[in-house]
Amino acid sequence: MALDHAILVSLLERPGSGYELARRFERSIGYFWTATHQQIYRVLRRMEAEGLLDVREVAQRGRPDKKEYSVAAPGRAALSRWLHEPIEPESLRHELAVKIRGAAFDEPAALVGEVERHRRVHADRLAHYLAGQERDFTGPGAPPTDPGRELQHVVLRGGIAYERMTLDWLDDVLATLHRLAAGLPPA
Amino acid sequence: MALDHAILVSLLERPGSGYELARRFERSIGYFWTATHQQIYRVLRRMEAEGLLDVREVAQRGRPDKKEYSVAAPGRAALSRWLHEPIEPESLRHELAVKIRGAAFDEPAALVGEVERHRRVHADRLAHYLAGQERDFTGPGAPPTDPGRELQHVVLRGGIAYERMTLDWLDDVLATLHRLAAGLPPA
DNA sequence: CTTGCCTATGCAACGAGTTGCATAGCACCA
DNA sequence: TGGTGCTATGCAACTCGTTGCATAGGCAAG
Repeated sequence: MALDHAILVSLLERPGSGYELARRFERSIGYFWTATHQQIYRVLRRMEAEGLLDVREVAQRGRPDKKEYSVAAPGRAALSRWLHEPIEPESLRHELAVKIRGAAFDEPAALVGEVERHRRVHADRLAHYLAGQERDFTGPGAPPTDPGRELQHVVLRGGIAYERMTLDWLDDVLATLHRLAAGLPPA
Repeated sequence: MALDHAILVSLLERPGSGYELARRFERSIGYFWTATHQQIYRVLRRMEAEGLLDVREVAQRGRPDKKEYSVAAPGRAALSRWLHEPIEPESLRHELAVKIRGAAFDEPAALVGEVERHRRVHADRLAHYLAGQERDFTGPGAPPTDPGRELQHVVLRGGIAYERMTLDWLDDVLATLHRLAAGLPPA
């Protein structure tokens, strides 16, 4: 049910439509929680039926009308309750790691291109996060801090640390693959 | 379908029963891919029906019989095919990060205990990984390396790097929460 | 002027993953 | 001898998440 709570947090930070939420899940929130628009629309309707959200039809010029959702009092209470419950420490789902172990039963060198591709994606994400940090937190035009923004920033710092760690690890993986291809002993 | 491939890799590394696989998914393989015994049994039956796996009934003394699965030729071919296909770079599902951003709408200090609990879990995982590394790879009793073990080791190094990064980040989170509780300005 | 893209929402079907429960023999401890 | 726990497998029901498709108006480029 964590999608419910991610939506509550996002709507508390700023009310919006399903479509807008879907785009947020491709950026900021999506850095640590993903969802497709299908899931979002379905959950929004359910949460509205449960009284956790309010809806407001908003007519727009030049584009289709939208339904703007915001958090109702029971939704805020539900979030608060969840914040006081313990959650399971996350477990990874790292498909590339499965591939790397699987490469032992195939040609390890064939993975080099794939690992390099992943490395580029992570380098892009890191650049994107760093730009966001500069824009929203550390740059000259950034607004003054408040508790909410402090917490957003520490989460972003986590994303940055994750991407840096991943880049270092992928370099380690590439070095290992090249060593194996050359038939050399471990470093 | 990544569970299929994780199972193929694990069974190639060593044949075993559903029960044994379930325990591996609580340790080594489970460091980067999780699965419950339910899922494993179901997938094993399906893969056997598809001809990807062979089964052998093994009678045991003092314990129930088991079905030992091993990878059949078509299974190996399927793994090889998958290794040559690109996969999506992973996206995170980090519930704790949702909580941290949500704390802005509640009492941030109330999260301290939860974050400390997660920190302990990650410290335990790191100690566990380091012990495994010492036992299987870097210690005096470790067997000589071969390509398969080299690849297992680089994946384990990734797990170690992940846990270290996470510990550092959780320290950052705790410092941030304490700063907010004290009403102090950002560092 | 038409092809393609963006905003905006939704249905239907499927596949992946979780939770609760059930069974059953053996071992170990009090 | 009775409770607890481990090995070993499985069913049923459910929720979560993905994929493919559909609609519909407006906008911009060619």
